[in-house]
Amino acid sequence: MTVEEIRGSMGGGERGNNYDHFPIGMRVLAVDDDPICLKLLDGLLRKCQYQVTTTSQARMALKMLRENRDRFDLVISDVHMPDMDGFKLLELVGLEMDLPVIMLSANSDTKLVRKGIDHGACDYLVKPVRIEELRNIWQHVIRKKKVEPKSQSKSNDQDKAYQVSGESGRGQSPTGNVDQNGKCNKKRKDEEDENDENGNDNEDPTTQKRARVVWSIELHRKFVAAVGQLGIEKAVPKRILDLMNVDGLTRENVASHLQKYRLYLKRINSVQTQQANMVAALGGRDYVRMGSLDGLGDFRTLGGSGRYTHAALSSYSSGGMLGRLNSAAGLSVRNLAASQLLQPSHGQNLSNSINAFTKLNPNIPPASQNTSLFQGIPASLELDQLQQNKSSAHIPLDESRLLTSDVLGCSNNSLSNVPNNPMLLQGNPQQPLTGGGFGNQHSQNMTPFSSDSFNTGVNGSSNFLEHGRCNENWQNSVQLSKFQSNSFPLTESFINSHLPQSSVREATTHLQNSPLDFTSTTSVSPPFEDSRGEIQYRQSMAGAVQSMNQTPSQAWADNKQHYSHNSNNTFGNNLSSQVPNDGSMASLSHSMNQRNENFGRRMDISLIGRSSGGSSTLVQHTEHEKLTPDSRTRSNEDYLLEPTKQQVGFSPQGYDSLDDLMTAMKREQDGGMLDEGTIWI
DNA sequence: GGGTTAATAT
DNA sequence: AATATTAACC
Repeated sequence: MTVEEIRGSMGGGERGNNYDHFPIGMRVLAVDDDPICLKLLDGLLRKCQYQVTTTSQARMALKMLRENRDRFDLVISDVHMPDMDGFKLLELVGLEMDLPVIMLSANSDTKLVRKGIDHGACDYLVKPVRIEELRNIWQHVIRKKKVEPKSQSKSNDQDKAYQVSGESGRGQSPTGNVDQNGKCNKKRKDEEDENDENGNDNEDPTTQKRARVVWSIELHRKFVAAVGQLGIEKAVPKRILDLMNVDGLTRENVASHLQKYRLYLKRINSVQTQQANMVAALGGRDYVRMGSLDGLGDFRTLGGSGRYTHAALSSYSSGGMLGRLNSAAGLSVRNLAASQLLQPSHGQNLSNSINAFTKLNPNIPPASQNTSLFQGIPASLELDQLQQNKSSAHIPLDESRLLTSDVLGCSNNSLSNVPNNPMLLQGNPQQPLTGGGFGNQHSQNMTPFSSDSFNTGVNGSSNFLEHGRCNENWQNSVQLSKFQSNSFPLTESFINSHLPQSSVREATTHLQNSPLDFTSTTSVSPPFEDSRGEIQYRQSMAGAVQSMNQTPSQAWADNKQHYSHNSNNTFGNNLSSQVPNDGSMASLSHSMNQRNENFGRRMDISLIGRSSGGSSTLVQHTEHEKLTPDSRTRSNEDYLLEPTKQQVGFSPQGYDSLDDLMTAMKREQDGGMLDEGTIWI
C-alpha cells in the first residue's frame, strides 16, 4: 500500500515537489582536479541551493562515497583527472553505490560523451557549465531512485537517502555485460499494482497474489545496509523498509527476513568463538582479501560455477547456506574444533602453508574451499559490508585492498555503515568443517602468521590505500593489539575479562596511548602467544566494539557461499592466496618475506605448540572457569571460551553463552546496548 | 499500530 | 527441507 502510494505519487509527477523542498539541499559531491573549475562549479551548485561538497581528487571522492554512501545524492565529476579517470570513478560509483553521476568535461567530443553515458553517467555536461544546467540535475536523483520514500527527512541526520548499493545485478551474469544500464534491473518486485504487470519476467506472474518476495542478493544487501544504518538495535521492520526503499516490499516481508537474519546472526555469534576470533583477527585482512576475491568470484559466478549452482543467483542461496552452515557445520565444527584444538596437530599443512607463504605464491585458487573456511567468512563479511565490490566484476586490487582495509581498520567508516563484526561474522563453523586438525591448526597457525601479515598490512596498507581514512582505525587496532600483547600474556588476557574491557574501551575511545609498534610485536618471537592473545582480543574487542554500535550484517550471503565451499582448502592455499595479495604491496610483501623465515620457524613451533598450547590454555581457562564460575569473569570469556557447558572438552565457541547473550540482548533490546557492552566488554 | 515469535503454507 | 507468509501475542 504505502509503497505503491509512494510510487504512484512519484510516478505521477516526477517533479521533486513531492519531497518537501527536495531539490533544495540536495547533497552533491563535486569532483574536479582543477581548483578553479571546482570553485566555479561549487559556486554554481550552491546557487542552486544544493548542499555541496567538493574535492579535487577522484580517489578522495570515492573514499567519501564509500565511507558513507548515504551522504550524497548525486556526484558531478570532471572527466579528466590525474589521480583517477573520471570514467573510472563513474564506473565505481555506479557499481558501488548506484548514485547518479554527471560527467563534466570541456571536451564535447561525441565519443567522449558516449563513453560517459556508456559508463553509466546520467548526464554529460560540457564546460563551461551553465547554472541552468545545474538547476535541473536533481532530476537525475529522482530518476535514479525511481521512488522515494515518503518522508525522507523524517529521520534526523541523514535522510534515508537513496543509498542502496548498486542494485544492479549486472555483475552476476556471466555473459558479461557489465556496463551500465541506467538502472537496475534487479528484480524488484514490481511496480504497479494490480493490473499492470510489469514486463519483468520473473515472478510475479500474476498480479493478484503477490509473488513471494525473493530475497535476492541485492535485496539482501539493501536489507543489510539498512540494518547497518539503523544499528541492529533500532533495526525494526518498518525502518528497515523505509531505508531499503524497495517498492513492493512490505513491512511483513522485511519482518520475516529480519527474523531470519536475526537467527542467522545469532548463530554466527555463537559459532564465532575464539577460533573465529583468532582467525578473524589475524587473518582478517588476509582473509578478507581472499574472501573478497574468492567470495566475490563465487558470488558472482554463482550461477556460472558449479558450486553454487543450486544457490542460484536468486537468492537466498545465502540463506540456505547459512542454515546449513549454522546448523550442521556449526555444531559439528564446534565439536571437532574442540577436540582438535586439544590435539596437537601436525605441522605438515602448516609447513606447507608456510612454505607457500614464504614463496609468496601468487596463485590463489579461487575455488579453494578452505579458503573460505578461514577467510571466507570474514572476507565475505567484509565484502558484503563493503558491498561495493560485489557488483563490479573486476575489482582492482586497490579496491580489494581498500575493502580489506576498511574492514579491518576502518571500523569507523565502513563499520558504521555496515555493521559487521568481524567476530560475529566470522564463520568459525567453516573451519571445523575442514577437517581434522586442519581447521584448528590453521586458525592457530594462521594467527601468528596473520598477525604478522596483519601488522605488515597495516603498515603497508596505510601507504597503499589511497584512502587515508583507514589510518586512524588501523592505528587503533594496531595499538590495541600492541597494547594487549604487551600488557598481558594471552592467558591472562583470557582469564581476565577485565583486560579486554579496558583495552576495548580504549580502543573504542581511540586510545592513542600506545604507540604502535607492531614491529616489535611481530618481530619478537617470544610474544607469540601474546600476540596471539592480542589478536584474539583485538578481534573480540573489535567485534565487541563494532557490535555495540552496529550489527553484523552482511555476512549472510557471503557466508553462505563460503559455507558451501568450505570444504577443503588447504592451509597452503590460503596462504598462497593471501600472499599474493600482500605481494601486491611491494613494501608489504617485502617485509613479509623478510619475516617469513622467522615466521616459518615460529610458525611451526607456534603452530604445534600453539595449537595445542593455545588450546590447552584455553581449556585450562575454561576449566578454571568452571571451577570458579565467576559471573564477572565470565563476560568475555564466556563468549570466547566458555563453551564448557556442553561442549566437548573445550569448544571454543561458547555457543550457548553466545546464544544466551544474544537472547539476552534481544530481550533487552533497548537496554541491550548497555548489556551488550557489558557483556562483551 | 508495530514488533516479535510461532505456526503454517509453499 | 528451506523459506516466505500468516497468525498470534505482547
